[in-house]
Amino acid sequence: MKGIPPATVQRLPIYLRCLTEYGPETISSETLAQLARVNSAKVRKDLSFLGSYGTRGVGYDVDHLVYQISRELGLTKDWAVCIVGMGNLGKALAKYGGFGERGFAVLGIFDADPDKIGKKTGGRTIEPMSGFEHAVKERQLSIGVITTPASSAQEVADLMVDAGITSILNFAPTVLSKPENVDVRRVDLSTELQICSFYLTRAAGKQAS
Amino acid sequence: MKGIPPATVQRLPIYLRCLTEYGPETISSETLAQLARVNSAKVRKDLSFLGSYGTRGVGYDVDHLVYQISRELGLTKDWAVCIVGMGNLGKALAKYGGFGERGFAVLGIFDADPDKIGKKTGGRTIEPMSGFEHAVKERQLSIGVITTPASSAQEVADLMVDAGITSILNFAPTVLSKPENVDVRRVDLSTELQICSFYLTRAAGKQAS
DNA sequence: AACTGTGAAGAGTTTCACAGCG
DNA sequence: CGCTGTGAAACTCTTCACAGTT
Repeated sequence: MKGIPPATVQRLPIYLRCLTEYGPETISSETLAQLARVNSAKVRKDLSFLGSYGTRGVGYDVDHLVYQISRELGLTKDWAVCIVGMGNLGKALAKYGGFGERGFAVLGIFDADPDKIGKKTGGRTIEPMSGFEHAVKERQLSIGVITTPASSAQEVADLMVDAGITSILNFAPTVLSKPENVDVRRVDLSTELQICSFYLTRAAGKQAS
Repeated sequence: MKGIPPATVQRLPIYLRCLTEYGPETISSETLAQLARVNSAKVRKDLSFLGSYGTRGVGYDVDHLVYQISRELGLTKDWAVCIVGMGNLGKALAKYGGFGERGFAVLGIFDADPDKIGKKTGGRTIEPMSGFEHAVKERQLSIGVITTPASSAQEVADLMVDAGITSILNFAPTVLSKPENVDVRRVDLSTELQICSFYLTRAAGKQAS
């Protein structure tokens, strides 16, 4: 219908965070740009995809903008999240109480290891994968977080897709196969470190030139 | 000197991973593309930035390509990493033994909380921030990982920059100010979840149309 | 006067399509 | 023949610059 560019979607959560931390009632694109560390034309163009919510000569009404961005991001409703893989990272995420900036509730934590099942983490009990599909349907889990080792990530992703989950956050260091209609976001520590390494090496080279 | 485009740098770690998991001695751009789930022309163009390491009619020698990509990413040397902020996530990362695909060693874990100092996590002792700058210099820590709450992330980033760190991985949900020459990579769970929410909402809308 | 909203230019990225090499 | 390497086209994203509104 509308079609907000992906690059803009990536920035909306940042604007939202800056706005909620900002005191005054109105804000100019220039000020918001400084908070988000981007160019002010970018802010104006990004916001223009949501509609014309600014006032020329004044700026944007902060509350109204917060509402519009939240609405566009689908944050007016709560989302149920499940986490599969209760290793160090999975447990850390499960305990990470205020899951991001609210609106997301962890309503299921799973692991394949029988030794872990029944143990508690972050106030929830670790469940076996056998009950996964049923839990997804019953609790309307819509976002799946994968924190398993790479070797089981694809298998878990397939289970998630079969259970009807269409949005996956993958922390396992592997590229997942998935149907067209499923959105997989990759959060990959080792990739990021390697990129750091690249730019470090590059920077070291610069000194010499 | 050369100038590999950022978009290509982002993909090199993925190619590297696919290649190290691949059996045969040579690989075609088409096969690598399938493993990395990208277009084969993209693979060829990406690899061409490293030099002409393919053989027409045959493909790329896997070992040679692994070496060339590793070299380009600066993975032929080891990097010392420090982690600041020993909350759930920081501890999880500290314990996460095989830090990514080797080449990275956690040689310092820090926290500002006196109660945490001296405790052990993942085989290392949590150190106070007072010794941070000295540790960075002595142990040549070159990559800083921030896993503090958002409220102290900027302060920690400033300390890192002052200590001479030029590469930062920021897990705190905030945008950091930094000098030109410092590379900050953001890994932001709440942002990713909000993007999931956006595409979930969008997908729900599609059913109706 | 101050600021938004946006056409248009510019930069970067992806993809196509094919010449050229092994 | 099969596959790489790459110009060129197509697309996306960023930035500029300014007309238009309050």
